[in-house]
Amino acid sequence: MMDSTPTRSSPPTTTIQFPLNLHSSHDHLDHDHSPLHPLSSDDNKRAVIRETMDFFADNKMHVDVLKPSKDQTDDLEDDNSRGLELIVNTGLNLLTTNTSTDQSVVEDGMSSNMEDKRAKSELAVVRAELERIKTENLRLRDMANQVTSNYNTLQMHLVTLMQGQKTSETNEEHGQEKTRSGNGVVPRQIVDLGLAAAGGNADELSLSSSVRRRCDRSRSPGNNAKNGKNNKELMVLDEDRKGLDRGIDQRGDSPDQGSQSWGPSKITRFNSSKSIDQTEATIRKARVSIRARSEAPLITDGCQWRKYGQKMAKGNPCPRAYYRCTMAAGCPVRKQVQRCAEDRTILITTYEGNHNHPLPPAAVAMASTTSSAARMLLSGSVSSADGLMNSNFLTKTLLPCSSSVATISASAPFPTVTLDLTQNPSPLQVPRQSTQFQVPFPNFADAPAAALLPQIFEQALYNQSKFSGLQMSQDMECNQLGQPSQLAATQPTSLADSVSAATAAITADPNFTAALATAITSIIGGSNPKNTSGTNVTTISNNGGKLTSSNNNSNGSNTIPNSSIPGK
DNA sequence: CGTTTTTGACCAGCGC
DNA sequence: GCGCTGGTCAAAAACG
Repeated sequence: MMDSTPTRSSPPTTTIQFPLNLHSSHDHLDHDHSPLHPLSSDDNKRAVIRETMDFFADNKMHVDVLKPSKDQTDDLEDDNSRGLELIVNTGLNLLTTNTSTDQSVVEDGMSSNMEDKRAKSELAVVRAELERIKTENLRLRDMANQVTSNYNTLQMHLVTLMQGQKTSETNEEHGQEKTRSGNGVVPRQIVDLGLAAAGGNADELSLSSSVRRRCDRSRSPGNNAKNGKNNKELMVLDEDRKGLDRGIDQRGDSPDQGSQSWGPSKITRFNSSKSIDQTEATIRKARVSIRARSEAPLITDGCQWRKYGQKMAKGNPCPRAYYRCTMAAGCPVRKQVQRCAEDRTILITTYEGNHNHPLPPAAVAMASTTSSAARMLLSGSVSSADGLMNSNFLTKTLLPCSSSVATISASAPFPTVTLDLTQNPSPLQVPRQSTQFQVPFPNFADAPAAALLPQIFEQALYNQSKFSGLQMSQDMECNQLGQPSQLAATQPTSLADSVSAATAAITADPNFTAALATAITSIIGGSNPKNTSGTNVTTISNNGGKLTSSNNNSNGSNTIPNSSIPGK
């Protein structure tokens, strides 16, 4: 637990990239006294307090040092800044004053009393003023937060737009999931936009989940016969969702494909608008699994989560906890948290769905990561027969430089990207993969996940673009953006820069998704005849990486009492 | 007192 | 059809 405290050797990039969202990124920790945590809840609390204290310290630095210099236009503020100095030195000054006057007390107690009272009242005034400044500072911070959030959202939208556009074009080329911008057929990027962050379908999702659940339950069982599970997912309009999930099956080129992975294969009767939701549902169903070495009960992703269930999963003595996002009513995002059976210091967090509400920067980062990962994964699966994705190829394409890190599973029931962040890159790894990036993965507990993942994944995205043959020479690019471990180790801002550069590269290169999709399609079309079995987790580790399937558990399904949860 | 967590029960999908 | 499993619900308990 101590690992999660920022006081330890957290990567400098954390602070640099997300300087404003630290509060929000830790808010939820207060609720995270999960039994999954290998340590006691007391330990959790202690650590939480420690983190908070650190942030307060940070705040103080801003308030006491920065603020006065910012508000020099106001005379009052100037007084305040002096007052701040007074505050800082108050103890000493008063002591000094008192000490000096203490000598006079002997001579005249009354006058020193008056002086003391005057000083105290002055102090009170200064303190009040300081409070006011702090409040104002907080307000300004919130504003800055908001601006940053909006910026990130827009950036995401831009990237998403580029990807979605090109993916749509590619899909048209291959005659699959044709989308037209006219005719009421909305291009996929629009769907993606809605998914990305800003709540494009927020109105649909504004229903509280409980209300929706009641609706689901009140529906006749017959209607739910094949879709009950999907109805439970509380995504969008339930009727559309039924179509979605069935429609997904239609897209498969071969009828037998996906019948197990995605549910029963039936003839679709859905119009084009439903095919939009279909894509949306596919993206929502896609999962991004993150393996992180952390003793914290949850990785810090900037969102607030509410635990709604816990179960024992087969093959793992550690329980699996189910969380849903509580930052907005009806937010469909869920996550599962489970410790690795083999190594209980490894926390496996699986995200599913996209937020339907604005997010704080840290959460935007995570959401961006997961949704990008999901979209990337699905850009392959959607444009191909379901479950027919050549995982190995895609993985190498997607994350060529993090071969010990990434796993892509097109397995049933949900396609899953697994990012393995548990293996610290040893310096030896870099030369061994001279033409690849080695994404730096410091101990995950050392930094908020939200600060790391976007870097990881965006870098992976950049790799993808690079390896799609759409960028410059690999080696040249690697030299430009690569050496991340070095960057992370020695240059706090360089990694952030590289991330920005990666983002810029993606943004600037609208062709990479198309090329990727084309490549995937060609690969898929040419080989890999069957891949519909339950699990198809492709491990591409070249250093004995341990990789996971998102659905590898089957054990007693009973929930277990808190006390029986094995610790670390 | 409102919110969150716990936990037994329930449901659906799937394999046999 | 039955049992297993994953996922979710919701009442009760715990928490702040």
